[in-house]
Amino acid sequence: MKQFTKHAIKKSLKRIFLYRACLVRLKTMGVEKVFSYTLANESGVTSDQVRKDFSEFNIKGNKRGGYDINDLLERMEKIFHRNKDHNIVLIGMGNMGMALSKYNKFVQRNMNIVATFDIDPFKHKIRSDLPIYPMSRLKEIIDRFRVRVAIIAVPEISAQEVCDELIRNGIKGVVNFAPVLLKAPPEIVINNVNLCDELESVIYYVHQLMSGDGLKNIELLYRDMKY
Amino acid sequence: MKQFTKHAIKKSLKRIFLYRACLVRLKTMGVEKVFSYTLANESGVTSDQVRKDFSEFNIKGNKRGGYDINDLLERMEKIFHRNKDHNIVLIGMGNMGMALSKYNKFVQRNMNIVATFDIDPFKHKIRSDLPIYPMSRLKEIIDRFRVRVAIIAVPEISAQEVCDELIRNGIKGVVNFAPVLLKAPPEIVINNVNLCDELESVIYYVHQLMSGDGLKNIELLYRDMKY
DNA sequence: GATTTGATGTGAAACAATTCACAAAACATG
DNA sequence: CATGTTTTGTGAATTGTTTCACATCAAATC
Repeated sequence: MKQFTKHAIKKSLKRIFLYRACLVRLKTMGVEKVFSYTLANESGVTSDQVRKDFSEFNIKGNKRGGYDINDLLERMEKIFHRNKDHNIVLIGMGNMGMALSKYNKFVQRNMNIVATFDIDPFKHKIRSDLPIYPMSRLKEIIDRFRVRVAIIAVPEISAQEVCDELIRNGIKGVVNFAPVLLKAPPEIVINNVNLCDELESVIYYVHQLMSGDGLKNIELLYRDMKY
Repeated sequence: MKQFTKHAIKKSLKRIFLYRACLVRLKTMGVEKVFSYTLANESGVTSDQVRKDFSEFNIKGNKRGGYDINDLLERMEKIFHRNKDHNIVLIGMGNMGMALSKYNKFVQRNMNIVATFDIDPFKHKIRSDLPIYPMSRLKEIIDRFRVRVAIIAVPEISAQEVCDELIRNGIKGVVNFAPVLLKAPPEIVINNVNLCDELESVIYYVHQLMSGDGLKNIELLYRDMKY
């Protein structure tokens, strides 16, 4: 059987996120330039890898002089389209939705949750700083704020239904915190974040390491098992 | 420079999570057996891939008969050590920590948050169903409940410090929700979940798809960009 | 300004993951 | 019970990713 899709998220792109996180930290520490091996050390990859990744995204440094952190960050802003503001809607104001609506790092990175939605918009109104709308006003808000990306934090039973509704109203990308795999047309970007799986995979590797018999599979782990 | 580590989380293992999610759903729909291509269709990979993955984990089916869903799920339980109970501690009872402490899916998968910790254990006591302890009682609780895995949901400024403290007290695996890359010895399993990155990567791909110029990199996306 | 040094950038080589292709097994059918 | 059909399981081929190795350049030093 022929696979429907090509190319999931590229590993090199995931590492660009990693590099940026390190660069931001180095910058706050007053560092102004890095060498490929500095960044490599910080992020737990090889210096070759850093240079290859940069080369893929056409990021150039100075021979012998390394890379200027401000240049790098600016370049990465462009890669991630962070020069613009991004309006986001959040569906589901249960425990997780409420926590996400108060997560101030989104704003710091130009991602603004402009509105939240819930089937029962009055339930938590007091505890929320953001407006909570009923689902019936979805289209209106999405159009007004030109929203293209949504966060789903509803119970698993209604996640697919909500997702379909979002797509009908023009949403192109979804981060889904409900523990179900969403189905959507291929032109829609879906990122399922499954908290149980994240925890379970840690338990899996801890067992492997402690029992020792699985070492053929892992040998050594870095500070983030995803890289 | 030689890289410090070999082998991050295996892609095949990540797909096993995916298969299980699909199998659970199929089971609730009354399905009892699957063929490699059934499961492939459900999970958006190829049937070859499914069989290769099963082969890697020594999962056998019946020639012509496909796979029995109950068998498969049982086999996967063993892979993930889900036959046993796992005691977890949660550090940080801010918005995110509070939401995680109320997330009932963990319990359904035999992962029990036995205690939570906060520098200010009285702050939210009323709203929490779980005991909130001061950090000074970390060792006592970890030892009593034989905890090996922790969830970090503290502000980024204290995340590394908390992580070090956890490792000193016997924790072997960490899921970290603070937006920093944690450093830890190689024998410790760390899974950094960065909410901003999850959202940003969706924005990135939505832009790629809409502008069309990046299609050389992605072509088509499935329902989850991670696979 | 010639020479040494230390870094980048990138083809080539090695390694890993995926897809292909088909033998082997199990069931159905006549 | 022989034959045809369907599906698994897995080596072989292909494709993708990482590592190696070194030419190239820019600065530092003599």
